[in-house]
This record gives sequence, structure tokens and C-alpha cells, in this order.
Amino acid sequence: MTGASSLTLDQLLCFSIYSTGHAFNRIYKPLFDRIGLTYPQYLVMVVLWQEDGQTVRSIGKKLFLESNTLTPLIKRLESAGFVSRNRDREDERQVRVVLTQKGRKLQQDAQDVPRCVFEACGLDLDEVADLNHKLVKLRTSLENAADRTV
Amino acid sequence: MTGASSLTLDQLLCFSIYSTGHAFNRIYKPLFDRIGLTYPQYLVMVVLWQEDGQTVRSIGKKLFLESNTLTPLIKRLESAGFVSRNRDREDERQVRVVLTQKGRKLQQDAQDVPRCVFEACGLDLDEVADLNHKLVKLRTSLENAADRTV
DNA sequence: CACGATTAAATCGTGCGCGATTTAATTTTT
DNA sequence: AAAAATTAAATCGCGCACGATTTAATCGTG
Repeated sequence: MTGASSLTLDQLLCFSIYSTGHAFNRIYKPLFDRIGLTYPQYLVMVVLWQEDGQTVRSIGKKLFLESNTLTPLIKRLESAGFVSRNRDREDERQVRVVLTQKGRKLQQDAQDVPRCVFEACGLDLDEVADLNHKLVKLRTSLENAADRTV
Repeated sequence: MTGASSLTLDQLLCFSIYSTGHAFNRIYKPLFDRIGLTYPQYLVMVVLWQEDGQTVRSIGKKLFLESNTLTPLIKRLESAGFVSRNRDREDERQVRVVLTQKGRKLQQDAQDVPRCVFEACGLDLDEVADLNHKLVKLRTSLENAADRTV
């Protein structure tokens, strides 16, 4: 008979990532409820506040997501009145996502979300920057590895 | 008019976590496809290989999940023949999840998953341990913050 | 003992993620 | 210029997550 395993969850880096992601979720959920967004919707808005009128694909590249996820999500943002979706005149395959007045105004309401989340982290700025940098590096490695196997 | 925002995604620690989680997913997806599990199902199996016969709640505490997520997931593990679900005789409210022969055998097939994922990380053991430790610390802070607001 | 409170699972609805496929527009090749 | 290849979105199905509610068992207090 196989005895108790020696592999525990806390040895798995992927589990730390996974569970910390959920912990973040629990923090910002109430913040986003207040302004009528979900977290992935907020990310799309951040990308649009940065540069308005992007295509679905351009947004997706930044978020590492594709149209199968983004199309319905953006349609919900459209229903909520934050964006409009318009086919590109030059290339009708593409859909450009454009902020509405309401969508631009939302930026102010969402202004203090990053600070609230930062405070919940209980880390100082340097620690956050360091951790952030390491995670970006890890993500890049994982993407390269994924590309190699595919 | 509000100009371009200064807030970028790469400043957000939560986005690093979120996107790195997805990058992990892309790495282990093919590994889990091969053995007929999803990642969350694998985590449940890891917990059970560690200690068989746990209740749904006990599994949930370790994974930071609740019965609304776990019940259907474990039912799928049951359909796949990896576990059986039995009401506890002492306390009929609880359901004990017990590995089948097939579920125990799966441990061997899943044996090299952690190593494969580790290799994709492109980090050495110390770096992984360090990052892991920082993430656990962060997760703990976030949980405490969440408890305080609730 | 009884009744209200608590606890454990289960159920339901919504919104991601994502593999796979489809549709339509554009580009490349012949 | 026509056919083939490529590209961008959209669609579909499935499996999480999770808030909210329900059901059933157990516990605690009077």
C-alpha cells in the first residue's frame, strides 16, 4: 500500500500563486462591487484608460486573454454603458472598443482601488516592486516554456 | 477631458499574480489532460494522497475553497472513479472523501508533474523557495485584511 | 426534553478562462 | 483575378469560483 504522500501543497509554487490570486479576489471584490465591475472587467478598463479605442486583440495581448473570453466580457461592459464596440472601418475583421463618457468617468470612482489593495498586502513599496518583478520574470519563463512545448 | 492614465497593468501586483496563474495553467494543462484531471482536481488529490478520508470541509480549508466549489468538483472525481463519497457515520452532516484503488494508483502517474512545472519556471530551488515564502506571507496578510473588513 | 442556533453539504445563478470550431474579412500565392 | 492561407471575432461547451440560499444534522441553552 502506498503510505501518506510527502508532497504537500505548500511546496507547490503554483498553489501559492493560485491561492494568493483568490485571496486578492476576496480583497477587491467589495471594491469592484461598489463600482459595478468584476476584476477582469476592471483590467480591461485599465487598458482602455491607458489607451482608448483599442481592438479586442490588442487588449487581449496585454491581458493574456483571447476573444473567447473577451468578447462576452466586453459585451457586458457595453451593456453596463462603459464602452461601445465598433467595427474598424479600415479592417472590418477588427472590433474597436471605445470608452463612453460613463466609462471615462468611472476612472475617478476606481481611483483608489490600487491603494486599497496595496494596503491590504501589508508590504512596503520595495517589497511589492521586488515581488512584482520576480513574478513578471517567472511569467515570462513560463510563457517561453509553453511556447516551446506547443 | 481626462488624458491617458498613468496606471499601467505592470504596476499592479494583483495582475502579476493573476497573469502568472494563467501562465502556470498553460504549462500544466497538457500534463493534467494526460492523466484526466484538471488543476483544482489535482489539488484535491494531493490533499487526499497526503491524508485519505478527509471531509469536504477539511479539504476546503487547505485549498481555501468551499462546498459550493468542491461538491461538484469531487462529484466529477467520483464519476472518474478516483474517489468515493460517504457520509460520516458519527456526524451525518459531513461527507468523507475516500480514495479508490484507481485514485491511489493515479499518484504514480502524477508523480513527475511537480518537477515538470518546476523546470518550466526557469528558477533554481532557492529562488522558488524564496518566492513561495513571500507569496504565502502575502496571502496571509490578504486574508487577515479580508477578515478585518468583513 | 425542546427549540433556537450553528454547522456541513448541496444547490443555484453568474462570470470568467479556455479548447475547439465557425464566420467573415483580408492577405498571399499562383 | 481566383484560390488558398491567414487573421480577427464570435460562438459553444465545460469546469471552476463564489455569493446567496436551502436542507439536514448536531449542538447548546433554558
